[in-house]
Amino acid sequence: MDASNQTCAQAILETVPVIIQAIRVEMRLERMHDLSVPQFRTLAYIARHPGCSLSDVAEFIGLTLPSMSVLINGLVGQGLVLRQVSLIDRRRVTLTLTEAGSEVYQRARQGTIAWLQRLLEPLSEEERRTIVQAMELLKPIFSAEMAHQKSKQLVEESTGR
Amino acid sequence: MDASNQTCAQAILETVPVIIQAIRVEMRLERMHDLSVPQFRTLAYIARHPGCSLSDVAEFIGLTLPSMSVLINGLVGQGLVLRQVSLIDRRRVTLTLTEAGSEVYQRARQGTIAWLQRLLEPLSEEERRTIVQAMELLKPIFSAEMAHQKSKQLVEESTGR
DNA sequence: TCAAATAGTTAAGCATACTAATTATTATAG
DNA sequence: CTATAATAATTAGTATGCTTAACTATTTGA
Repeated sequence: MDASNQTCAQAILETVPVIIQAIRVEMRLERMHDLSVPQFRTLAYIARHPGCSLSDVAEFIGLTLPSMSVLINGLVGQGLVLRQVSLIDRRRVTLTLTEAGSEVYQRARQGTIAWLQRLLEPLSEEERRTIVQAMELLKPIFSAEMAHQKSKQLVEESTGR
Repeated sequence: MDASNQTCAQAILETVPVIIQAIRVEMRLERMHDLSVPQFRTLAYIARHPGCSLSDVAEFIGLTLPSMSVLINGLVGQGLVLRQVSLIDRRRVTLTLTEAGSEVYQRARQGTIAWLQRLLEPLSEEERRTIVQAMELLKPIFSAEMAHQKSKQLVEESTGR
């Protein structure tokens, strides 16, 4: 009996797109210091993994290498990210946030979190706990799935699509 | 004391983009009968609100009217949606799914839900319940916020940005 | 040492979503 | 009962984001 499993899938499919759309519009309305959602997520990743390579970020964010290369170009152009050739392996690139990048990221993050906090205010302590628990359950599942999807793509490529 | 409020906001901001990215990639990988996420959501809305107008869908999905008009063009071109001039108000348009549209939507929906169900399989009954509860809490909050964001946009326009 | 693999870039094209301007219809003020 | 304003949708033009394909530079390893 997994009616609950189907219910759960439906709930996610109906809710998550609504949330992400609201986040996107919010970020655009507030201009978010001229960051798009992928740019924001990229800064977040680099902040937590300083010295990471382009492929690392691309895999995490779910973009192709060329897309990520261009995205990073933009951030470097705005002086938010430092792109340096790795000393160990000169094919690689190491990415770090500049001072400005760190500030812009923190401000964007604080702003978005403040907006979310305002939305969540009407909820009870317990309801918020439920949400946190749900997020903690879902995050690893979908992170793992993204990695899985990536390997699937590679297989398709090697077998001539 | 609302430490839990901040934790909740953070959890959402970290998790939701991961989920939506995985959904997007999944839909693209499976080609989903050539539907994008917004196209899918549009079909879903029309399925539930047959005879709705362009503005209705646009507001729900969070797109501008022109964008929605173009999106609908695509769906009409694929023979999935019927666009008819309203008999009551000839400025308006009424949207309904064609037989084909209904089928494609159902197949895409089933496919995505099946994929989600597979991902959620390892969870316990109770964990799933937590997720369903969280989604039910979040959906109305963000739906309402989208409406609010829209009125905000209109105000900005009327006050010359 | 030379071929294969890896990391990243550049280029070209398509899709998506925006703003601004336009058309067609309906509502309303004088 | 016009004439003007408001509404619903479309068209045109632009910007951006992301993709695939082709290419460069470096490293691995047979």
